[in-house]
Amino acid sequence: MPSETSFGWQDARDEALRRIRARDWPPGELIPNEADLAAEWGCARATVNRALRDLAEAGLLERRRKGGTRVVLTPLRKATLEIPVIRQEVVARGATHGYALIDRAPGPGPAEVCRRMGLAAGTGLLRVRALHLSDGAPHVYEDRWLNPAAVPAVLDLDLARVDANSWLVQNVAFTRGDLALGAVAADAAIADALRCAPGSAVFAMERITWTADQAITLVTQHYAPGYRMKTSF
Amino acid sequence: MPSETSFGWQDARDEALRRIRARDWPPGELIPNEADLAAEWGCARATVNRALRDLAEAGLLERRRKGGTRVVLTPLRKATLEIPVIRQEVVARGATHGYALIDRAPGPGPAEVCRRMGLAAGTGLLRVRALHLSDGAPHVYEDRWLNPAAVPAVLDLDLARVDANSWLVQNVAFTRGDLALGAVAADAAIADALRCAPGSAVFAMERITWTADQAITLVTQHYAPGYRMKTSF
DNA sequence: GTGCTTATTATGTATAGACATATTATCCGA
DNA sequence: TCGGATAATATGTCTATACATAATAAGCAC
Repeated sequence: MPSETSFGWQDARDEALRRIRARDWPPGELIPNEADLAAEWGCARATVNRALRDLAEAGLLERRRKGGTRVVLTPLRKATLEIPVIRQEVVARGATHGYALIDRAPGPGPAEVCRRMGLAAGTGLLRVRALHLSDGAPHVYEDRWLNPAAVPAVLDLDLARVDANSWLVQNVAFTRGDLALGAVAADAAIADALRCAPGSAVFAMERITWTADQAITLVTQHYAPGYRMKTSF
Repeated sequence: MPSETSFGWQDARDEALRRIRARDWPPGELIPNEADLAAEWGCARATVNRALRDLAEAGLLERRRKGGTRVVLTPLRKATLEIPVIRQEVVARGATHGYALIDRAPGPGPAEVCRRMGLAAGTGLLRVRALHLSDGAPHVYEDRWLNPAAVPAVLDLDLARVDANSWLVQNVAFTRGDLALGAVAADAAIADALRCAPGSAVFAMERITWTADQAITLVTQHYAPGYRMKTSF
């Protein structure tokens, strides 16, 4: 990027950011339009556009055609958290990843599970419970429901050798997902798998992934007590 | 956007996405360069550039100057979660927000807290414990350390009337923050505030916010049992 | 071959100009 | 005054062109 030569879009973004922070452009107020800013900063309107678009994506500005651009009243910050593929996450930490299948059971899904997956009650699903280890210690216990109608191949998968998590990521293209985070008290199954006391506070991440309105899988991953998911914003 | 008339950047993105999903462009492989795609799709290179840049930001493509663009091996999905301002979050749900200050205590911060905030051990901080209510029921218990050196005004704030969360968002421009999510067992203070049994599994969000290398606040928010933080990706 | 310099190449960015589109403001008639 | 048509306007996007930059490949001296 021409840093010395010209006023680039990052310079424009930084300057706009500075004005927002300095209350030079107060919260809730309109800021000058792109053409004026471009003239003031000596750059093209497209440059200003990109800068302001970037700040709008970050949640600091609100832009409307004809309405102009205004500073958002209460900047709702957004953090992006990477949805971990357990194996990768463990290996990336320099630890060794272990995996053990606990249970694999085809059969009709419970009403609640089918409902959440947008399926008729009693649809045939594949339930898989498994444990991920990090350096030999229990790390994540996952309880998963797979939809064979969406991914027939899972029925032939050797889930004792490959974990569903890794396999799905590499073999199924999903379009979107819903995610819920929370804390649960470890029940017997969880406590047993993670080798912690029943009732322990466990961090849980539930996901449903979809490919064009068809649910692929619903999974709840329970992390060993003490785990913290970190990110920045 | 000219939807019928010309091939816009969203069209380009969708087509690229289709090819990725269809394994038309297999994982790990190079894709044609921007100029070729522009020629193929009958649009300008800038249009292709914006489309591919968008997919790269989404984590589906990897781009390098001269190296070209390749499909990422294991698409690490990213979810963006909005960092809630409790009051807003409650009100947005249509519930009434309540707030009660539990404790306000200036004094030297514990060594661990100071260390995490990048301050010398024993620095004077302001500790604030408070409870947020949703429709009268305990919702979030927050335990906060404020750095008066960064925000002197907090010492004169009437924290019995305004909650630090809302006040900070509207009055202090921070540049970045670190965030950690986890589950903890409710200790006496938490259980008492949230009116739940001691030892209950509680969802906890810890944040440190910074403004140019100076820590503003370190806060841990404990959500009432059963709370789930939701988002999509 | 090793290490250096020099091309080559794909992406990154800036620009002016043009048109599209959403929204607001204005005007006018009933 | 109300409602609807119309003008005005700020952002959204596309284009063609140009140059910058990073990273690789090629060439070359030793």
